[in-house]
Amino acid sequence: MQNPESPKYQQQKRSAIRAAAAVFARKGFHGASTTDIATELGIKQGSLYYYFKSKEEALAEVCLYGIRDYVQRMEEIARSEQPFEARLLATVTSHLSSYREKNEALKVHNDERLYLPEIKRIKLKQLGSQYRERLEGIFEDAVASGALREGMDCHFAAQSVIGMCNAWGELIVRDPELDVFDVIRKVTDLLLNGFTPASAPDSQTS
Amino acid sequence: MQNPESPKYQQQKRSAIRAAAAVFARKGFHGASTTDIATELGIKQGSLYYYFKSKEEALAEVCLYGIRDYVQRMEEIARSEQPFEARLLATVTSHLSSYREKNEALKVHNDERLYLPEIKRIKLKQLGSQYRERLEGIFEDAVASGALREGMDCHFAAQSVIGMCNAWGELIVRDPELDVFDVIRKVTDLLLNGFTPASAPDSQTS
DNA sequence: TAATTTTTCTATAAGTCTATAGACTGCGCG
DNA sequence: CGCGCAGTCTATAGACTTATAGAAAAATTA
Repeated sequence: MQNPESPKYQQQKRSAIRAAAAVFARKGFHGASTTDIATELGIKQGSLYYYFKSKEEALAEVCLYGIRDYVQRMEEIARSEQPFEARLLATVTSHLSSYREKNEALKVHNDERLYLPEIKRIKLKQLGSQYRERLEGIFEDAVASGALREGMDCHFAAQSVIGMCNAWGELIVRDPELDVFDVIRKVTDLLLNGFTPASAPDSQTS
Repeated sequence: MQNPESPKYQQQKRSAIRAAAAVFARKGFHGASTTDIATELGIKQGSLYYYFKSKEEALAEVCLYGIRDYVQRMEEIARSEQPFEARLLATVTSHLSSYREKNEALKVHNDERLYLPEIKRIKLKQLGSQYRERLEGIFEDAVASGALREGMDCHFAAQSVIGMCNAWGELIVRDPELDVFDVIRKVTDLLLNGFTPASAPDSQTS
């Protein structure tokens, strides 16, 4: 009867992943005990091993859960035929929404994935690289189409977008009051135009 | 004989803080054992308690060590009478140089300070706020002097600078090959002008 | 209801970790 | 020379952790 590994199981497993994500986000991988996770889920410590072979495996699953959709969405953005500004906005929106929307798992991926042994990190590395490469591609397209200046460092640009989004993502996770859409708008504007008033007719420094 | 708490002690204590910083940076606070730190320092586990009352205190000292000078330098930048661009460049330079220059302690401060109990975090909070406020002040000055557009969100701006610098800081710590000054230049340029080719005849920063 | 399977529980082995206590070593100094 | 102290060592108590085994409970099926 475990052919489709019962939907009930799948559902509870999902809850287990979310519980683990919440606890890892709060206490870090090493700071969290399996008792913490089990309690969060409402079961006893030993029972957790019905869902995870080990604590480490739980971390691996949380990380994967945290970036899967997120990479998926980037794939779609990269495929879409939109002008550069729209794609950048979509990227920032997708990235920051992930933090509010569904889970603390993305934070866990960012902060704790390095504690996984190399072998369990391969898949995550692939996904992360895929994300970065697609984003770099967006910048390269923009250079090709003349939307961005020739000779710009697309690798640097992509890393900067990711870094900025993750920085704000952490703040979003930590402060539930923050207006995510306001942040999205401002971050995108900053990345596009910088602090200095690009359009203003009289730009006098000091 | 321990009136000035011997220079020998001070020196070794400093080494202990650096050793702890290195280990915490690599394994995280909870993932690092006192044995790890002692070994890094070249002594035995129990001996570490000659320098730290507890592992937690070690973390507190590492964090403090990590941001003290850094806040100090921001203080100087804020006091200096320079145009906005120069102050921003100085800020980014100071921030990113800290990561390469002397220590992994700044990374530890960023990533692990939340594991300190509230009471041991007060001083750090103060320093962090001081840093952010000075940086905000720089933006406010720039708005007042007309260098930046009226009505800009200075709090957002300061957080963004900090977030961007910390994101690149992590990369700098992780990859010793990175050319820090190149990163400094590009980050500053991005913050000032954004990705889009500013308004006017543009100098080429390759 | 009885049989079977899934899920959770209890108990515990085996190990790790922090922090402390007390002994040892080497150096400076009277 | 030998006292005292700074700094390090060894050994260990006590707490906490992960993971496993087997019993118990709950759900499902016949």
